Amino acid sequence: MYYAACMKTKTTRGTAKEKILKVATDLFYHQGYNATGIQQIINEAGVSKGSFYTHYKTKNDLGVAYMQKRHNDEHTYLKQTLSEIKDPYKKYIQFNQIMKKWMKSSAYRGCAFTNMSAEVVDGNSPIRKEAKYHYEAFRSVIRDMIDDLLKSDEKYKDLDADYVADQYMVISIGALTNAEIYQDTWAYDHADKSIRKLIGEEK
Amino acid sequence: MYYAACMKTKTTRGTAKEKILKVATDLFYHQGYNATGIQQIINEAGVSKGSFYTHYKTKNDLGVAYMQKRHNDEHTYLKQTLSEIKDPYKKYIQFNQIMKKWMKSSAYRGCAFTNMSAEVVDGNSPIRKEAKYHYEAFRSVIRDMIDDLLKSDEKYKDLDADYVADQYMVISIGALTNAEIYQDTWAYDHADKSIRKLIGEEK
DNA sequence: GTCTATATTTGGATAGAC
DNA sequence: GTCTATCCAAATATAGAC
Repeated sequence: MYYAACMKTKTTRGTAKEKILKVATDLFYHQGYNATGIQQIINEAGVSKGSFYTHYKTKNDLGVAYMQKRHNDEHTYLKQTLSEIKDPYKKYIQFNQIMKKWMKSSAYRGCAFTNMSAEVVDGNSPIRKEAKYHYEAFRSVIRDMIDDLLKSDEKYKDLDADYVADQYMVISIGALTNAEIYQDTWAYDHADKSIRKLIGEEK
Repeated sequence: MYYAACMKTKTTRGTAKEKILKVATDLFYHQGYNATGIQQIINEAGVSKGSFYTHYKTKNDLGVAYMQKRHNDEHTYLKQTLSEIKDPYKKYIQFNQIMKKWMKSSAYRGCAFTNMSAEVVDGNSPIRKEAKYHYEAFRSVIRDMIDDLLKSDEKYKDLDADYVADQYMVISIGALTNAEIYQDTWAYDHADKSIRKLIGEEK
């Protein structure tokens, strides 16, 4: 059993289906998908095996639901947090710091969708399609943020929003992956310098 | 069974231990660590279970050996390929293209060490330590390459080799991770622009 | 919908003959 | 060192009572 620290509290509120998904989301992320069995999920959710299979036809179905829940939770959190920063330039710089904080608070377990993709090799499977969908949404959040920045000042007129956005995304994912490997945030601090270079600063 | 396409040829040469490691290296990478059982490994290697456990005390030991073999193979390939490019600037630009080609030829399965880290959550485990070791070696290859570049021309005199190297690494890992998710190389093409910005080009 | 009990396969690992 | 046979726990999933 890998995941001792978070086993203390069994979920008690919500319907059986909700409890299962909540527990599974936690376990799949922190312990891995293949390393987490149905037995452990129902134990911690406090439901029976029969009840589990009433709500989820297969473990794979639960895996898809997990991806969707992670996407909704992360996307909502990110949009909400960003919306609190009004100044486009501040937002551009702060985005990387938000990701850094979030990674730290997630115990450096990295990206749920990348981790899942490492375990589910079929790129056309429903799970992998959810992962791609999440990445597209993430990309879109960055793109919107950069659109606002480039419109905010004449000095950015020669920059291409699509290019800058995709480069920002590559850097952000790179920092995230490095953080998971090193269990450290140094990559985010280097990313700070890189994203400034993207818009012509720190030559 | 996820991995039908590569099951055609059973390994026949080498000692039992070598055959096991060769097959396992292939399966762990393309199919995943937890998704690959001992049974499949010994079937494809053409050895018995008893023989397997003579050479590897546990599956985890084989996982560590897998990490070490992947590291040696990748490191050797990268050093060799880079050594064929004499001009420091060409090398700096080509490095990213080498990674792109390699990722394409690996069917976009991404980084063996990141994938493994997604499955083995204990950051202090022997497997994770091998992953970190590999990343440090990769970082060092990039650092050497950039050292040569910065020494090659006066115009780079204001750049800090460590900073540029780490930023290059973040971008390279980011492109790799994106390639795995998207099963596509677009991120490498955007990385090309970013790494030029790191050394003051493409302002 | 939820439960207990069970089916079935596969997992990693060992014992002992040759 | 290599093999066959076996052990035991855990995996996913189902049947049927309440």
